[in-house]
Amino acid sequence: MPTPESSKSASADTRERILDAAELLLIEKGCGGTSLRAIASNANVNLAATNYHFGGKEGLFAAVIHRCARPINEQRLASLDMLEAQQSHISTREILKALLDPLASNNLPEHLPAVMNRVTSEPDENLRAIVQAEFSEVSSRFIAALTRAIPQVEEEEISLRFYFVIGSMLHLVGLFGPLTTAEDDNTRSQKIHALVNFGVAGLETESLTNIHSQGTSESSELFYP
Amino acid sequence: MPTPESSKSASADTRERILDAAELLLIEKGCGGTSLRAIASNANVNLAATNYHFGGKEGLFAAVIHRCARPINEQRLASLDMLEAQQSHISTREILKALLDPLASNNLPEHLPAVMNRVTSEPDENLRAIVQAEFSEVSSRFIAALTRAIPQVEEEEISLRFYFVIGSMLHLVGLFGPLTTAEDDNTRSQKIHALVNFGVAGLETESLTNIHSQGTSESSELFYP
DNA sequence: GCATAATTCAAACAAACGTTTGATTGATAT
DNA sequence: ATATCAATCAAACGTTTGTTTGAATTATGC
Repeated sequence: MPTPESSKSASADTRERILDAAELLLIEKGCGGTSLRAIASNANVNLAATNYHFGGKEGLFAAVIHRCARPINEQRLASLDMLEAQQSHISTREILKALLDPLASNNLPEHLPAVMNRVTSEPDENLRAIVQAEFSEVSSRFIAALTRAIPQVEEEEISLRFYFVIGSMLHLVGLFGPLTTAEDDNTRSQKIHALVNFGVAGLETESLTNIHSQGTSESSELFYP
Repeated sequence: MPTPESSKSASADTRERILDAAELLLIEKGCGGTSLRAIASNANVNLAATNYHFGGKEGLFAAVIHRCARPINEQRLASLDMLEAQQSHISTREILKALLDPLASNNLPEHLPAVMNRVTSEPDENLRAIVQAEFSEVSSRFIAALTRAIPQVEEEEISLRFYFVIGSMLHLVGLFGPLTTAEDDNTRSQKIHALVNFGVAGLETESLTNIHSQGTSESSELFYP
């Protein structure tokens, strides 16, 4: 019985070819609409290789999600770490830029926005859990930072508004194309900038009503992306 | 060859039973994850009835979308009509309430928010086209109204921000449960209210940069909620 | 160079899928 | 009552699905 999780050197790029093909097909066809046969065919790989290297369809898509989400979330957390280390008070705008600007960066996995958009709206329970785990640290860290930055709004309302920003972000990246030209890159940056402005205003507005959801803390399901 | 589109009286409820079952399964499992066999089984209907009444899987889901989206969109447009007939200037808040308050109403198709959330993120091209057609009038009418209400922001930026509001809305209704108790209904209303506040602030904030997307009007793909 | 493990391969598996068929039942109108 | 059309039914169609198998191939360690 081999240990498929550790690949040394030679044909470890089989794994990456599979991941690349699965990523593209996931974007176009969705999770349930993509067959292992189509993935293997596009990757010039035998069908059984997908099960050999990833244990099954679910493990394969989990690997795709992980490969896509980790670098951008590390960048987000690193930016937030730097802000919190350098200044005592951080503005809402600085926090949102740390959260959203990585989406406009071009040294990231290229299809990251599209993958996020697909995968955050998957009906499959297991995949949803994977996505939630991948983004939970970012959610809690940024909500905490926003709560400190906007003390006049109570934390539960901040959580909800953060959720609105995430929804806007996901809907925005849903229309990002394959990003071929540099002009596309400019357009992306402008739209991300517009989203930052929109989110700053929405987050900082005074709360007209208390949420005050009768003590039952259901905030645990507010997160993920 | 019969005319399945018009059902008289007796077993026309077969159509509705199929639609009800398809609606519930669409919410839980998604479009591709739901089989006609599961729908027919849950509806206590013969498998062939799904094809007989709706012509195929795609026609069935199109009917589900249509049945869900039409009443809420009619209510939205009626509210906007009333506002525009009664007052010369309409506030951003009034427009957003006309758009979002119907989501908290309880005399609507119960599973409408969940269906919208599922169906707006479907990979299938044909279904996306159906959704887009179902919501295009609402999008254009409300963007036009918002452009009049917020003259200090140019229309292209208003379109983008409207898109952000729609994204927040879809992400919010994604965590709406089956709505069993009246307390749930209160929570929904509060969250919709919070979204209105958030959206008003975001929409009315001054635009710090011009979008100015080099003349190529790609605003046609900005719509469909 | 040889043994050993890791990887690829063609082939097959049962299960589930959307759709179609042709007979059968139900209702309707003349 | 009888002819006609609408609706339901059981059964089967051919594909496609994810996964497994066992042999063949390649790389690795000594």
